[in-house]
Amino acid sequence: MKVKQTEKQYLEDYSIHDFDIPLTTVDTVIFTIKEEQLQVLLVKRAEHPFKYRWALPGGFIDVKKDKHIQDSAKRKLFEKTGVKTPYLEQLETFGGANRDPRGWAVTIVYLALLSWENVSSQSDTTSEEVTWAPIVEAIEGFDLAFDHAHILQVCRARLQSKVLYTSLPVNLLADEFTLTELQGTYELIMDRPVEKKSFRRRILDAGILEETGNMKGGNNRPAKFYRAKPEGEQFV
Amino acid sequence: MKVKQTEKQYLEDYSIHDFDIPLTTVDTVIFTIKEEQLQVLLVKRAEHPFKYRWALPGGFIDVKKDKHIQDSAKRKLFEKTGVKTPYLEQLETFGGANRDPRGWAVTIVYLALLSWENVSSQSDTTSEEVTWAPIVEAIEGFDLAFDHAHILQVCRARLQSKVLYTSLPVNLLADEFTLTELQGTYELIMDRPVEKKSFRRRILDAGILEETGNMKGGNNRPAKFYRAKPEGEQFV
DNA sequence: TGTGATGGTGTCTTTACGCCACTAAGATGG
DNA sequence: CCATCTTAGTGGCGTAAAGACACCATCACA
Repeated sequence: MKVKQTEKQYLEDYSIHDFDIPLTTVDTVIFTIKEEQLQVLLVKRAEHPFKYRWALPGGFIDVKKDKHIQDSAKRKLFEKTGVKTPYLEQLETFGGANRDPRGWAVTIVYLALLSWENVSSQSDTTSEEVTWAPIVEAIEGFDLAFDHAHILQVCRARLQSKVLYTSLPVNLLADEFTLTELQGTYELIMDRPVEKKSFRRRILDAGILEETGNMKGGNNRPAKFYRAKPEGEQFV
Repeated sequence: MKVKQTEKQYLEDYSIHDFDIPLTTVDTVIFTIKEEQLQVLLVKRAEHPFKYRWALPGGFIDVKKDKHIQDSAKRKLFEKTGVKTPYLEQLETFGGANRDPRGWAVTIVYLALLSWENVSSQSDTTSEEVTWAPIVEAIEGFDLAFDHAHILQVCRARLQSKVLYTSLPVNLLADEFTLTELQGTYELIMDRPVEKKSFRRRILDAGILEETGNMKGGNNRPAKFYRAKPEGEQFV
């Protein structure tokens, strides 16, 4: 499999492994906020099919190493970003006869949110094979492999529908953040402005944040730093 | 595989087919309203593993017949209920090393809602192998195969969290229904009373229903019949 | 000390929903 | 013909949450 071959040759060889059961893989959509944009991690495929095309990071389930599906997602995510404990939820499972030239394929897609601080410290992004791309650009401008552009669209819609009723975006920020910064991430996800007063009321009344006691300095009025309350204290 | 064998023998034979890739199946949670209860369809397993135990209807993806994952769910559903066009949405995918004695197994679970009228006409429920059970009973009293009791719990929670903001329960009723009947299905799903006026305001303001012009007769004041507006007209 | 910029609040309006009493329309039985 | 029972459906008030938007607070810096 490592020898140089054309895509045609590759697919012919592959049929040897066709046991009339679907290929099952796990892909992960990894979001972060970088340069004030909502960005998603893409990897350049080294092998057929879709060789040299950009795609979501993912791979086969390792039945030896992985105890649960999530472990497969976490494994890939750690390889690419160095992050061990991201926010991770299952998005949806896509499958069909025509989404992979190798044959009937299923992919279980996870959605991860992590802060750029955690990534940049030990990441792999210097490699040629990995890049971050703003979500819209990834969908429209990268001609992604498989049905990954479609998956990103579904993922974006899911984020937008969930975000207003949860504290989910705190996972995109550093441990300490100001309310203005948090509002900014909501606006990046929703792709529209959010009313300041309503936002602050809702977030603070929800009791999911606590003040750290620190202030963010700058060239104008300092802002309070907040952090997410630990699970379990959120209803105190 | 059809010869009589113990579970131990069966599992030993099965390892022949172990190619270090997960087993991938599709299961479907099929709900209907029967005898004024929210009930779910169960089938008695004819083969190992979990022979003779009740389980969710499901099976392997047929890479010849099925073009998309949903087709597998629809196929099983048609076999068991005779219904061809149910409300069908993906619930979640469960997978891990320990949920199936045959080895690493993944199941993509779908959630279907259908009206008892459509089922009873051409169903298979006379067979010994199929039964309907009230949701709570199915979870607590049937000692279901695999992790199916857990799946049902997740399914129930999903229904309850989605139901208030959607017109989803109309799929459990006949084509024509009264607001009181619809309120009843909400109450069955939520397992608590729903306030009449608020309910009617919310449903009617949402613009998802239209009057059929017919009335339901009886021994007291007749009630207007409604039906779900066709998709696309819902925002007119 | 004033100005620009950002953080943060006061308060009025709008909207949605819980609540609960009320009216409406049929059958039934004297 | 009328009282009564039962279910369908409405009126209207109080409250909670969210939008709108003007306003105040606090910093650096000139």
